Amino acid sequence: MLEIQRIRNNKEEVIEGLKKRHFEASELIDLILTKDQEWRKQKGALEDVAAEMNRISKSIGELFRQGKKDEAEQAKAQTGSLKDDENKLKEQVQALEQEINELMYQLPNVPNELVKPGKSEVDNEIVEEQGEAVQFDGKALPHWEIASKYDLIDFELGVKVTGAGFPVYKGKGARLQRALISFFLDEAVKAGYQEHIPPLVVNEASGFGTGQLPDKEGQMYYIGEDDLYLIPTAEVPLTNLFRNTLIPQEDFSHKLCGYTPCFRREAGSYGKDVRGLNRLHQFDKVEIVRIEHPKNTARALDEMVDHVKGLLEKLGLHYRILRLCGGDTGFAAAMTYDFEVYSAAQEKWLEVSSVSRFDTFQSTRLKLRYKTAEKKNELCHTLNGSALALPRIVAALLENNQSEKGILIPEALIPYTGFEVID
RNA sequence: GGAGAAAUGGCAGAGUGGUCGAUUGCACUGGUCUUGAAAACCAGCGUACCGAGAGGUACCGGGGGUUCGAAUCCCUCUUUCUCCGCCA
Repeated sequence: MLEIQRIRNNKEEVIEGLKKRHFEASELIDLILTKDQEWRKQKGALEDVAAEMNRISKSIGELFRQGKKDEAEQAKAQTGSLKDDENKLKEQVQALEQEINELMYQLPNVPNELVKPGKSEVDNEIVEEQGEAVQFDGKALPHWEIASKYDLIDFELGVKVTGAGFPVYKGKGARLQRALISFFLDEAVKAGYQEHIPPLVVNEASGFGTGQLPDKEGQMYYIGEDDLYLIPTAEVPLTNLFRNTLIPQEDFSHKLCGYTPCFRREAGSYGKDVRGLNRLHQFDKVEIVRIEHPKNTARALDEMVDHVKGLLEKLGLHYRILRLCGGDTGFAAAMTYDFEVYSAAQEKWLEVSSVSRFDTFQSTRLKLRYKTAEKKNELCHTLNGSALALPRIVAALLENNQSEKGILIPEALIPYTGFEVID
């Protein structure tokens, strides 16, 4: 959520910034500011009445103490209409607050100055490309055929047990998953991120804190009986560890990581894109999260990008980095870098990581602040990124590393898999 | 799942209808004293919103109610603790 203060003071900057998303905000913002002005007026009136009520109440107490019962009763009588006014104003103020909030929720984050305008993924900038496409003599098999050939992943069994999008990993396929998780976690810990095992189910307040609610309600699995949500990413529980937190000093940097399964309903997806591991309802991911002083955010984002690059290079994957254009940048993010690996058999790029800075968009909702040297409370910045999401990494590894001898495991992963080849 | 107890400021812990936004202790910050430190003493020390400011309003686990007035009474939810049951 944007800060109302920012909209009051820098209305034009917000409107201009949101244009990069092709989001026309001026009408919405004018409406918000009108309601805000009305709110301030009513709120002031309400507080005046409340102050008057408080004053009378105190005097009644004083009169009773002095034994002046009659005068006290008289004073009581005059509060009646004041109380009506108070209740009426309170209703109006609350209604306005709700209206303003609902309007505020519709405003996405303002893109960073580096973000280029654009409508969709076709406008994303490729900022870097490393490695080159693997060449095959014959035809390369897609990963779902490899998975079945070596009995690594069983999609049909998953359908039987649960439904489409819930694969069952078996044998070396399961071991490869576990190896990747351990590898990613070890690398994150080496880079200074503290490992966490968070809950996989969160409450409504947490979903709201990181911005999944109310914007993307339909994306999450909802457990109605207990009013809880299955996490779509570890970002939600990890960032919410810091909900309602005041960090007592100005000099801080919290770096955390965690492996979790992620659950996404992916309502409306179908077709070729969902084949095999390309899009799942349940998948594994190691996430890195940072809570930073605003002055360190740019550097933190660069460090996270470098970390993900390091992982992909150790796995020997051909990858590229995109800076998303305004229109493709997620609702809550100010800037996002996507990482894509090249899938040799499918002959397309697969997104395997998304690294974003949110600035104060999440911390406003989270009430996550730090204390400045001048004893002021200021909002922290939050960032997060996948490091990495497993399924498409597995897809790329299987497809790119296929050979006559079988699937060759990258050097860096062998200590974790315990085998060098899948055959 | 059943029975009981509890939830107050960074922590501890008072407060059971009327100057209580909240006694006190510890911690913390500044000052005096000291060669320095400790001790002692003095002062300060929650958050949010509105306001140019003076100041005002709200907040004693969350929500609702009673009352002129609620930390205090009532309802409800949540969490924690103790006992019983069940269980990886």
